[in-house]
Amino acid sequence: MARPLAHDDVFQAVASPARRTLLDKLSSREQTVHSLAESFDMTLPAVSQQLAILRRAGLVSARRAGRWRVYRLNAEPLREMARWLDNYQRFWTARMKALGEDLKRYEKQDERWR
Amino acid sequence: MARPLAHDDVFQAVASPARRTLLDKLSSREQTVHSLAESFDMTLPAVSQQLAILRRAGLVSARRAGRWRVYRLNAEPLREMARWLDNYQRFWTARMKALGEDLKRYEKQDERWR
DNA sequence: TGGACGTGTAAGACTTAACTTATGTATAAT
DNA sequence: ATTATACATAAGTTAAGTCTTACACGTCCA
Repeated sequence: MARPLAHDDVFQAVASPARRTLLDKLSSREQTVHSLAESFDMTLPAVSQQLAILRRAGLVSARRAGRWRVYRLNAEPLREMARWLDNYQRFWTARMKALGEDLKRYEKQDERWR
Repeated sequence: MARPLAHDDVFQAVASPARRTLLDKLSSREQTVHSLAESFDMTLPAVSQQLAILRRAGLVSARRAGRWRVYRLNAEPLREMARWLDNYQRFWTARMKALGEDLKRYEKQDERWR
């Protein structure tokens, strides 16, 4: 591998709404750059650049098909995100139960959460 | 609400390694800014600014305690991320099964995925 | 073989992000 | 009251990100 698989890149790649939309589109079927750019309010080079970022993050792969380039989703790197999120999943179940007590406690102390 | 809960902010807030570390630290216990800054190679104002971003994304809340400000994790907005990820989870199970066939097919056609 | 098509990439302008230093504000301590 | 502490915020600087335009390259077609 030329570059160590950069953990951060996945989070960062997915931080952009445009790139998330690209991934969403590719999740239904593999597509050419042209096809992806059509359904966007972006020029083709812009889309191509975003795809390059996704490619570096390992989230998509591309193959040549004639003069087209067909992009395909590779969801594997998202597992890392999912794993990270798993550590927090307990909170949005536990929190629900604790919420009532918290409210009572902090209202009494006149402390406000914001 | 002054601002509609910005969906994008959560993804973007979590894109920064520093902010993820802050969340990780807060997941064990609520802490003051000073306490958080100590375990970081960042100045206190820098930490404070990152916390402000997390606050805007709804990922942390703060209360005053004397002259301290105690920050607390609020994992709720991460549910949205988890939901988005759920749409992809099927790939890293399905993909495993399909991988063998894909390899055979594309090797035969001399198409390389990169 | 020349031209159109599909795409990648380079260069530049513009926007946004992230830090540092400096200043302001509220609370606590003396 | 004055000073110190804990933090937020403003201002300024530098780095990153994202677009557009222009151009290069490979592939198909006439």
